[in-house]
Amino acid sequence: MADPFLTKDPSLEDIDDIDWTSEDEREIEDIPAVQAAAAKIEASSSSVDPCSKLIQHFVGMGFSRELVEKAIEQNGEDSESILETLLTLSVLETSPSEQPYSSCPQEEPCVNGYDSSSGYDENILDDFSDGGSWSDDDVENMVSLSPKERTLLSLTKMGYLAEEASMAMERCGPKATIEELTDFMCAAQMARSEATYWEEEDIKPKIKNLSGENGKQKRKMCAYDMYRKKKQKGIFNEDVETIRLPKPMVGFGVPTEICPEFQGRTLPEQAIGPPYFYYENVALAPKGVWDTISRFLYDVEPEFVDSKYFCAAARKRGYIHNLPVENRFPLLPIPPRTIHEALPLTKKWWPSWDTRTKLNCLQTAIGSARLSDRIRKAVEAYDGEPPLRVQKYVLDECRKWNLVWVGRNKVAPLEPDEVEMLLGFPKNHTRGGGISRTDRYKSLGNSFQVDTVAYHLSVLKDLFPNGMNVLSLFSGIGGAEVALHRLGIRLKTVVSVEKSEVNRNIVRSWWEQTNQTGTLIDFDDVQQLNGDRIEQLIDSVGGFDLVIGGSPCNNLAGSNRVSRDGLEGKESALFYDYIRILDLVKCIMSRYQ
DNA sequence: CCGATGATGAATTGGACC
DNA sequence: GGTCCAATTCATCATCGG
Repeated sequence: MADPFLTKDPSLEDIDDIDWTSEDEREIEDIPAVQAAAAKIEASSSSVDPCSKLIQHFVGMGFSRELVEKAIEQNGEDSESILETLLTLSVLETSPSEQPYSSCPQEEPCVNGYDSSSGYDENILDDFSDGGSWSDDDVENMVSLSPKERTLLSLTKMGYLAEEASMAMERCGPKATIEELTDFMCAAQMARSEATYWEEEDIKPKIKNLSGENGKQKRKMCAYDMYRKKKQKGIFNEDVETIRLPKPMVGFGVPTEICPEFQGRTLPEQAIGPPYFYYENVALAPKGVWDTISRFLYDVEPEFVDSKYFCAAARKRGYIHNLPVENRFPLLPIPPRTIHEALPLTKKWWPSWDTRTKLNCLQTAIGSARLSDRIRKAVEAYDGEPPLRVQKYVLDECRKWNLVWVGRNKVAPLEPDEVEMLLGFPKNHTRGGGISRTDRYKSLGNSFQVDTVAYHLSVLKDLFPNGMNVLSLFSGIGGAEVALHRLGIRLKTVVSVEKSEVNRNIVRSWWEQTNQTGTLIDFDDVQQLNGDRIEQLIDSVGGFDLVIGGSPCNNLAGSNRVSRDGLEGKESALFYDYIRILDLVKCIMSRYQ
């Protein structure tokens, strides 16, 4: 057990001590704080006029107040056209010495002249370390600000958006240096930049001087150009860009349904491996979330699949991956796909007026005993069929809580082992090892549906006949590992990151029970996977073949009444660690070619 | 402290209809 | 277009008993 990776790096101690909770609360207030600070510096005004909010909005994005006012004057209050004008004006007017980055729409600052093959963290920083990017006037004003505000202001002055800078500070912790913060945002930008070359000759001379002096021929298109191109093509006009869910939700095809008219897909050049990657999250996320996820994952189109085509329970999920999609095959045996087949004992008690054949999504909590009892009493009050009103009440509750009929007039929630079976895990996968029943439901509810994921991963079997090295992020109870194992793919090395100790124990004991010939290395925290650590891992195992994971959906899921905050939510923001790590792996792997 | 329990809606989408 | 209705949803939190 002398595994070098299990020893804790002392330099990480500080990170563990951070109080994330209090930081999270503060973050919300920081954005207006920066906006106000920026406004204070750019000009003094009485913020009473109706445009002030609009002005602050754009000032917060890094545009000067003068420019914003000019743009509003020209366009009225239509923020879309204001933005366009601002982008045009800022490109035309910005002098390179003052603002090396130009501000871009949405949260996309541009990095010109950045080449992903030229290493990860050296070249950007040099442009700023001299501190000469802003005037003395501003520095004077900054004295009155808190250290955090000062950092944020510095970053926005560099051309980063307040939102992005704030997120970086959240992710990197309050002790992070400017260098670390720009590093983090650099990773994000790499994910977003596209491998498109200059095509529009007319812009070229105007933006050329923004690109720095290291004269790369191949140059990433900055977001401004993407914006212009899309606008020209007319794709960008409305919110046409928002991703829609397919109907039926079968992605690029499922084994059980006839899925006509699919002619393969072409991946964006940036997305092509190595490594292969596979990302998962809930399909029904708040508006715009999947657009953002897709944009960060090289603009790969999500594959939305409902697991009701694989098992007896629905599970609507989006998957973004760069795997081949031809010649997939399902796990055998094909699992039962109706409630009666999956839970034969319920058939005897199932009333004819309950027309369900599939269960709804298996979640993290189950229905209460009191509810089951209320339903029993409601149904018991009648001989034969209850009136329609009662039927509707009972059915609504049964659907909401996934209750099944287990006796005369008796409904009950699913047992943990039934959930395991429905999700494609071996029976008792989550049982024992000190985990409570409640936590079993929770861990299972947060997991993959194994058959669905395995179907997508099945193409790897022929590609890696000798086995694979897998980096599994947010592993949970090991859905990815179980899927690969059941496909008969040898797991050479699995590096697994999972915060929950009981989950890690579940995967560990599954690993030991399934006669694995490879090595399982697990980590507690994604923060431990920094560039050095990943490089070290890649060195020792010989590179990762697959980076797989589904980041937390807490703040995206519809069941969350309390904190459905979107991708920037406390847990769901860990998505940015997924892309950070994927980018690092991609970067390091490209050097090994 | 741990584990179980029950109360707590909104966001989003799609379809029917006007 | 708009408006209503129906269906669905990898959850969080305070509380209580052991």
